[in-house]
Amino acid sequence: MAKRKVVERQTGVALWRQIADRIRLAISNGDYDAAGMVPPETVLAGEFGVNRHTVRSALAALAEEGLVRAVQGRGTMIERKERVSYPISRRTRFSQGLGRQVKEIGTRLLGHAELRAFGDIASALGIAPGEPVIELRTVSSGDGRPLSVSASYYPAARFPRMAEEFEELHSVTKAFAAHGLDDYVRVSTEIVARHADGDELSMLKLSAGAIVLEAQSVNADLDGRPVEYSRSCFAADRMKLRIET
Amino acid sequence: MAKRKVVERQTGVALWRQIADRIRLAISNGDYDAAGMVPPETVLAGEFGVNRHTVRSALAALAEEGLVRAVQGRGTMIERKERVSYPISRRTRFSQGLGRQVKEIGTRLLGHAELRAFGDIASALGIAPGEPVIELRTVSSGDGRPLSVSASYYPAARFPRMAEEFEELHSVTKAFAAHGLDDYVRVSTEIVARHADGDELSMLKLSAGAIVLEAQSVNADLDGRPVEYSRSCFAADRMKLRIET
DNA sequence: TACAGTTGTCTAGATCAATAGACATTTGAG
DNA sequence: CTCAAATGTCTATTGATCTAGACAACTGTA
Repeated sequence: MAKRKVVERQTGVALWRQIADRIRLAISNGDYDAAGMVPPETVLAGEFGVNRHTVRSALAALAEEGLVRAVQGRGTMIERKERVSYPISRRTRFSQGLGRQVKEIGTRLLGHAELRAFGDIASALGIAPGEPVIELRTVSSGDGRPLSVSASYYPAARFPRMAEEFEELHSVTKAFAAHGLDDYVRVSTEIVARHADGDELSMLKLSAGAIVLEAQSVNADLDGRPVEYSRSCFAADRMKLRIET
Repeated sequence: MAKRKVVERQTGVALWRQIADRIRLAISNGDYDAAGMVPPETVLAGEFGVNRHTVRSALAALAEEGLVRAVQGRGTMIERKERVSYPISRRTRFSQGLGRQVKEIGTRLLGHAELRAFGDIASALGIAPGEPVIELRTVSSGDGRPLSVSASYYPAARFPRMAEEFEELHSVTKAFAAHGLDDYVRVSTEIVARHADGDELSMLKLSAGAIVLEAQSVNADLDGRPVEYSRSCFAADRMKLRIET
């Protein structure tokens, strides 16, 4: 393993943060599974070509995230390594897909509003600009860790009670059913990756420089009429997306 | 627009880099389309609550990327804003999908090797650990800008001349055809986002702290036997992935 | 031409990030 | 118990980042 791992200087990203990101990745790749612990600080410092204190800053950040735990005299143990896999298919349903990967799933409604659709929202839902839509803002978590924040939009003409039904039923699928829509399918998904903004950092409990996977998706009824447009931001270091075709 | 935009201090990511990322995102969202230019430095400094010099560092980084160009006396103009959209469907073919979005597509073979499959590679291809596979390493670019780097694996027993055929034909689809395989479909794709490592930074010509979208995919013949396993890393600030179901 | 608005440059000081070295403390193995 | 190996803590120094202020240079408009 004596291979020299590259970190770059004077790029606006502190060395300790670059190293923390690399170690986090190595953990989730299973590179350290044999021992169940991270290599000693002096070894890591040698591999990355930095001072031991710099490695310590990186490990302190990972300990803060709850990913590792350092024990004096023994070493730094890995506490948690998995990424939750989120499936995307024609029949994507949030809670079903996570299934056995997390014991307890929570979706919390942050707020809702009725507003007029323009731009992206109107064109994705196939309605005229200015038509009313219902907006739901939610945050979802698995076993207590926040996984995603979403903003979803529904044509108000067809689903007038979306916010109230969701608040009561805690499920988009059931809220649709309450409006007489029994089935729907996903017609498109666009995925980008970017740095999290301030709101996302705090809602997903991320540290600055963290990455989100943003999925913009459209669901439609079986006649092809769009019923939902949503933008979901997943904490990239906790999730992967699985495309099923 | 007087809204205060949050940047966080003491997180290991320099303020100028956080601000550069936010401005890049705003440009690609079209927030500044009306004027075709970025707001004045003093305005940005006010919005982000930092010194004007800090904003200047951010703009200098974006100018380095070729995204903006500052003109003394006038302002800072936007030079480029689009993200290339890469479609993922059952029939994903690299060059077809990019189609009209880029004028000129180049795929360059970085190298090839024959090695024994273990772990991910063996299980994805459904072959016994230790069986030989052909590895192709490629970098693809659109209109001169690198878009992705890939490592692809093919069972050597079935596709022994993969490297040579690809080198000659410059196309995976044609190289398959040369082995008697006329059609194949994508059976699964997994997507993660993470910070680029040193090799990716240099091959994709990114600046440190940049993000890659990594797609791990399996293609199979029409009988369902896997024929290709590949890991592609896309420069996240130049690409989005479009899932078609 | 005059002027407001913008980017470019310079200096100085404060704070953060990284290096270097020394030594303490804890753990597990022999 | 003894020792090697690991993490924890402290001090000091250097370079990068950020702030602050002042002023120069350029552009488009009145």
